Amino acid sequence: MPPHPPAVTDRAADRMRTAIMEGGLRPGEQLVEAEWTDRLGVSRNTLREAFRQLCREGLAEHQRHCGVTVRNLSAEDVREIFTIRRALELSAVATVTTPIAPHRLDSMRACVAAAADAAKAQDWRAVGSHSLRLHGEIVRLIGSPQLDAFFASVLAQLRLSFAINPDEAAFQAPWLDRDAAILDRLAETDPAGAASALRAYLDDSERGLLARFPAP
Amino acid sequence: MPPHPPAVTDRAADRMRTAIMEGGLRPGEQLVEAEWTDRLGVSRNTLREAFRQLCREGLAEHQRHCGVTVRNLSAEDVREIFTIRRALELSAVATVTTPIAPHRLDSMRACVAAAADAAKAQDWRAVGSHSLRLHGEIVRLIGSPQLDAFFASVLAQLRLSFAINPDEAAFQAPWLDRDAAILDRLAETDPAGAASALRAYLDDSERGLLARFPAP
DNA sequence: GCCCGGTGAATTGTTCAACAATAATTATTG
DNA sequence: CAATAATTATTGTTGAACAATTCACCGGGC
Repeated sequence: MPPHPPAVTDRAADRMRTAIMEGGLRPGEQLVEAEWTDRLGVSRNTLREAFRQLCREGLAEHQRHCGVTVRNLSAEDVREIFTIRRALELSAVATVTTPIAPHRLDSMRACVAAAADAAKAQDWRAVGSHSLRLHGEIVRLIGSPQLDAFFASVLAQLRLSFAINPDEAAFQAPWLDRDAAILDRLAETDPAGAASALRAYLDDSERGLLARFPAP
Repeated sequence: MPPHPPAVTDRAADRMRTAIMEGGLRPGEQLVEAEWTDRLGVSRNTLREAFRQLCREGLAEHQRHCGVTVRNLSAEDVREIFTIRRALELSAVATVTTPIAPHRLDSMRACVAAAADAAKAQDWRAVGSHSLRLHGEIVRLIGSPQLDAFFASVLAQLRLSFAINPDEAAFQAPWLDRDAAILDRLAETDPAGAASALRAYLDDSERGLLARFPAP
């Protein structure tokens, strides 16, 4: 039997999280307590705890007496996300001095394959998600669950910034091949090659995302 | 005027955090809600939120229907902490390609000086805290507040493991000089030298901490 | 017309009390 | 003594209440 039925507060947080990710909520939009207690059918205390979870994950922001709003990333925030990505993903790649465990490679290849399928189906949102999942797998090479959890929340924030722009198609397509290339280098136990490909990838990706913000 | 009086829940979390850190609570000890609502004079809801904060920081653990306990680190946990330290601190050191900003250097030197003072005063707990503060400053070189917050919680977990052993004197003393040496290399903008010194430092420190656990 | 302060509604912060669900403990039975 | 049933303690969740704060609205003075 399952260890425990999932907690009510977790289910509430899940539903709000997907609501944010699916784009039903705009960045900066306020999350009013009364509204969501009705919609989710949970008590205010439980809901507030769910809010706190979202804030902890960087998907929402809280200001005392002013409530919770969907996080609205600034250019500075995007830069920080990529600073973190560079630090962690490059660290991870550097640890690949011996061949990667087969099951790890399989997980990574599955991400790329899923992204390719989604691209064929023109589901660009899914493409982005699967690509980010691959990069989560890369960080897993470091071998720390705590780091994985932290990085997952960082990637979730990045996905949030995807939601801003409408033309995801043009944005997502070119990156697929580069993901695959990085993975190939990793499979060949070529950390230096993977690192340089990854660094270029991150630089370009950051540039592309920052271009959408009004010039400073 | 100050932006806001601090939230009740934060003050409660603070008091419990120091209680844990000062060693008043042993690892594995259970934190009963009723007991702490009395001691802190806050409501159960507020207290539960404070509990969750501690869990998020890795200072406590939560199991559904079984309450919250003070985190009890295993050898595996210590290994993970050092895995994270290696990834982040070495990443940080690698970013030092241009001279470090003077105020940053000042903060770091202040940590070493404070640790030295504490050593003179035989306050070994303080020595450990200041040394860890230095390593927190190192990670700040990366330039990400989110990463800083995450790393701070990792260091707090490590401090928790210090609380286990009684003879902190023998443990803390030798590391002071090595901290200073690493800082010198950083001040000279010598990332490679700092990296190798830091790597050796972390390896030795991890070994020393793991030695206290029963052999596998 | 526009700035200014005050009034009141709406929202959030915190507490309290109750009940349900689960785990731990004790009592009971064979 | 072992296994099981009943009891108790603790946590999970809810609902309502009240305080504190923000915000929008409104009227008066310049």
